[in-house]
Amino acid sequence: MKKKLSIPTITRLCMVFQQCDELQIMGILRVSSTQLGKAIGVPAHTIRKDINCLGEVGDTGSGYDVARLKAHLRRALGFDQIRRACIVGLGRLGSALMDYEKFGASGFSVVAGFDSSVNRIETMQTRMPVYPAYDMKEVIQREAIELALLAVPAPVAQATADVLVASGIRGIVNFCPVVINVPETQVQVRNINVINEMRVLSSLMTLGE
Amino acid sequence: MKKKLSIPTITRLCMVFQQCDELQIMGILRVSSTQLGKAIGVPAHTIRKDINCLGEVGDTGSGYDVARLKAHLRRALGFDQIRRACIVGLGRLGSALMDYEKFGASGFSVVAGFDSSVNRIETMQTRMPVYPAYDMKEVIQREAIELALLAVPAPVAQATADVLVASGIRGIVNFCPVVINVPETQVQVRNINVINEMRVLSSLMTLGE
DNA sequence: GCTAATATGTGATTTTTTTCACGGAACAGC
DNA sequence: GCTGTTCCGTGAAAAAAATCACATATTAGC
Repeated sequence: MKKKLSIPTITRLCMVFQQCDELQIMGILRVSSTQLGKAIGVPAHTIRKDINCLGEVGDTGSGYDVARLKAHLRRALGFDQIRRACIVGLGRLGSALMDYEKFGASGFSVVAGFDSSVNRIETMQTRMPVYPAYDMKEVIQREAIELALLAVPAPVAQATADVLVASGIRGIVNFCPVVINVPETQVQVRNINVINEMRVLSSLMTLGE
Repeated sequence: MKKKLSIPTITRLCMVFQQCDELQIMGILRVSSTQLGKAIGVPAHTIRKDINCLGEVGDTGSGYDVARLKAHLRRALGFDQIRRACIVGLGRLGSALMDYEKFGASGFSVVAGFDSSVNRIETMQTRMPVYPAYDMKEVIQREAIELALLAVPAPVAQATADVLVASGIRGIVNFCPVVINVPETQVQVRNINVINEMRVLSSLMTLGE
């Protein structure tokens, strides 16, 4: 029975997809909801409910065929096509992201970096092309980039996001510790806020739960 | 009326705390739930419900006194004391984290870095002391470190987490794209998984919502 | 001092999400 | 081929979270 996917469900299904990848690499052909649940840290029935949103994929009594599950997830989550991405802001974090090797194996192709400092761009040694910020719109459109990793200083986050939106970007992973406003219907945003995660963690530590 | 704080509520309150900081720096003395909501991207009534978990803090008709709100949050969330933290794994990401300046202003004191490569440690130029991995337990206990940012390669994440737990750490921000198992009652974990966020984003982009 | 606009606090309601419980199916060991 | 175990799919129940609606209070303008 197919249903609309909620964000918590999508999040977990993405983790399941990752697991399928790893299981395949290990040569494992079948997997149960219990095993999947253990691997991604949620109960088995949650996994089953999530997977069932895609329709019947498993075999009653004998678990899931890894390849088949992965294929279903790929289609349902839209991982068929490779997404072209860019990194905006090449400070410490942006540079670290540029050197991250896992993007390719995960279905992403990071094809450009941008920074407002021409000096920095000229002295950088990188495998991928880097451009000055004022070329952002042109490069994004020419290279058909759909997705941006935003790692600029917080004060210029909104202005930079505006340029990204104007360039036709469709998704932003926002590493800046501020909320950015974008037209919700056109552009999706995911926020990663390290300091806030640390604060939440700290609170959980004191509240003891 | 004081209530138990749920994790979504804690997350938002941490953002509100951050906002209070910024408002204070800007010299703003009062703020409304509407303004706070806009700044952190949630509706005003959500903010009010969240803040009310701390008891009555605002003034009916005239909003919140920034200083008072901040003081309440500080107490409720346990931000009175500075948390001592360490960074485990000094690859690209770990190094980037080491250079991040905002920890201090946010109530964290990052006092150590660890890496398994003695060679890397010796050649690193850092302001904070870095140690080989085999000294981890001793240093964590000596320095009374409560919190770890875990940025080691995924295959050694669990083993490293085990050492952290054995060292008496109380919270872990896990940057590795795997789920780590820890004794839940003693140690809190927050996961930051960049690839998974990108995948979720990609799914939202295709699902168009 | 009156009015309109703007505030908070909160019980009630609705929606969302998670958890439970169980029917029916496959499998392994003997 | 029988038996005990494991497993999926799913409607129903429960729990959690978000939203609404409104009583009540303050402020600003005039």
